[in-house]
Amino acid sequence: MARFNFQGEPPTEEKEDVCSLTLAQNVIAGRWKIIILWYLSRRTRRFNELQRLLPGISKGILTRQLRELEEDGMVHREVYKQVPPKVEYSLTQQGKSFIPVLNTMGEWGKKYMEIKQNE
Amino acid sequence: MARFNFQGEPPTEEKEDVCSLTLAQNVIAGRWKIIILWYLSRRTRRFNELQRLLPGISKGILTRQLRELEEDGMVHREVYKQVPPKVEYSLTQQGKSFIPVLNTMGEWGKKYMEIKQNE
DNA sequence: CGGGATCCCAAACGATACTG
DNA sequence: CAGTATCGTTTGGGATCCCG
Repeated sequence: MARFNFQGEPPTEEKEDVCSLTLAQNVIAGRWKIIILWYLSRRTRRFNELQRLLPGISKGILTRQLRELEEDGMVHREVYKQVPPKVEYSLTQQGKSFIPVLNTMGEWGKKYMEIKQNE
Repeated sequence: MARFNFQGEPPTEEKEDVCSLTLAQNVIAGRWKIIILWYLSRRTRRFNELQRLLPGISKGILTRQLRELEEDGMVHREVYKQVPPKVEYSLTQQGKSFIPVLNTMGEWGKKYMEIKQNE
């Protein structure tokens, strides 16, 4: 059954899509977040490990991106009370549910790279 | 056959993933780009139409985001030489190949929204 | 109608020094 | 080791005005 929209008013379904995409956009906004999520999708990582994996990132900004991902419920932070300190970062259930997005995005990126190289 | 990596050196495969994800990150970086791509995925849109769909965006910034998407080969800009001017934006083939990412991201966002509401 | 040009501001990023 | 605190810089977004 066709759906009519007077004056091009957007249907509710579209609004929902826009809303959820905006939400996703907010969560992954940040220069390093997608890559951080991807590294954590492979295994748990320590702070220093992440810093080594992310070339050129400073401790301050890495801390902030991780804190924001934590606030958004994507990342779990496990502190081991010992000296020297040890902190491990991993994906929460919600963070893990984001992995399909990373995969789709990665596949797209690969094709995109090939095309760019053949230009 | 197992793969050995001395001192945790990342395998080539991982580097490729990181590289392609970084590429994707660069393309979608920008507050409105994901939403713009999504609106264009549904149909061709005129400039003013996009501005109405994106609440609060100014002409200047909308122009810039569209130009960047154009430079990245995601969006096609069709100018009709007439008065008053008419410009239509649509997805290129490469832009269309990004739709699966938008879909996956949208699905994730919907689940994420439900969870947040039940908290 | 679809911009371009300019200015301004806030946020994001980054470098450095210090700390338990 | 894993931060915090501070500061400086850069980038991006937004507002405004002008134009063909």
